[in-house]
Amino acid sequence: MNDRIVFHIDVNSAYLSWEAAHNLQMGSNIDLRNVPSIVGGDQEKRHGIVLAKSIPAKKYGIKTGESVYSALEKCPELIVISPHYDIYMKASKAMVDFLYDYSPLIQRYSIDEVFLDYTNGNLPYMEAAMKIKEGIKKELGFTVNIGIGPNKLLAKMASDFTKPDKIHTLFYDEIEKKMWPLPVEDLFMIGYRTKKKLNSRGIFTIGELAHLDRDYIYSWLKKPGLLIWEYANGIENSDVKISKSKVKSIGNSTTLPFDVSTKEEAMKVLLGISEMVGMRLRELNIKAEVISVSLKTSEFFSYSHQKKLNIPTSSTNTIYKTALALFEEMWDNSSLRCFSISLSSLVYDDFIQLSFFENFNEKELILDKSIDNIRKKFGQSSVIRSAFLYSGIDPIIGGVVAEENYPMMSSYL
DNA sequence: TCTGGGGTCCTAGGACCC
DNA sequence: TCTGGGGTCCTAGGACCC
Repeated sequence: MNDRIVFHIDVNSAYLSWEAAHNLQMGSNIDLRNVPSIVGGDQEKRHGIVLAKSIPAKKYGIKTGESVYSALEKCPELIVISPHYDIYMKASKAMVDFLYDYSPLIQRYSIDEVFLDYTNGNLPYMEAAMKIKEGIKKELGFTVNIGIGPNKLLAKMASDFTKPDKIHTLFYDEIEKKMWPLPVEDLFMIGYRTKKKLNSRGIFTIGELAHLDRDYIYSWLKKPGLLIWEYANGIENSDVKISKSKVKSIGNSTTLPFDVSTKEEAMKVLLGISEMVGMRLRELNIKAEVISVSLKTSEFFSYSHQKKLNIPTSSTNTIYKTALALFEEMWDNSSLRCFSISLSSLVYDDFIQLSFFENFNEKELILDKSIDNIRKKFGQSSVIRSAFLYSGIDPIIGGVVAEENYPMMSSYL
């Protein structure tokens, strides 16, 4: 394996930093980063979770993902800001543009994380990292952590060490000292469940995981076990992917402000989501073969059903009808807080087999596309189905903040 | 727990085939 | 039928990431 120099650039408290930088630019005289503050969803709409927190807020024990309610209990004077995704997209794009001055080999891993291959860079890597960090701070107004390592995994682990505004390295000869003493849940890909499993067998640090027998971990936790064992040993060799890979699934979901307990309401929600996923599919010239509906009850129990179609589709009507059938098949009359429709086994249009049904499908596609165009021109609410009037349910449901084709998130490197 | 939304990958079991 | 062993496809659910 030839060694590389990989940077992982991670925006510190991204949403919050970007709100802070934006507010300062707009003339505000307080910097949200210096006071207890969070970016969080609307509690009234039951979207109230913490999306990002300032360092002063962190000192109160506030964690990303917890409810805004409990965050306020920990710190009553907490400032709560609603998210503005358009600002985040712009900030993210500005950062990526800035980074291209340092290397063409850039992988946008999420809205606030970038991998950059600096193996063939002009400057010594430390100097380059310093220039990137200071340049982003000066030109864009927010801070980043940069992790440097011989592969993506180690770079990513390094960027997480101490924050904010720091550069860390994690090369192979530093693993023992810098990574092995950390609690096992700090390792990428070890979440709540796996931590519990490992702890139950006396494994508490990354080092302890690294020293397990390879066959033992494989027979116990199968493929995911092998993956974390390799990560614990610093083994990872995926490329910094410069071209975006084809999306594998498209889905939208919504948590409603109220519980849904009638079929009539459920039908509207499903239709609203079908409109959105269908539109996104057609926008990308994709069809889907598998349609999946999942429901979450007011007690937070989730279940799902899916169906493989005989013919791939991008028709809102077909998606809706299938989703409704799946819903009827599985709904046990429990009251529901969250609905989701996801489309997978995607077929890119050039590969679709011609069939007898082609013409039949084509008519619907033309109708759907013309509605899409009107909505694009005159706004999403320019064409809505009458069923939604006064229903309290949005005619088009889904939180995609398009503008540009958004980078896929993946739990894999 | 007053707990969002958008993704990827993996596993296990059943159906069906030879 | 008290019935073997593989392979593939489909479905439901679970784990993780940001």
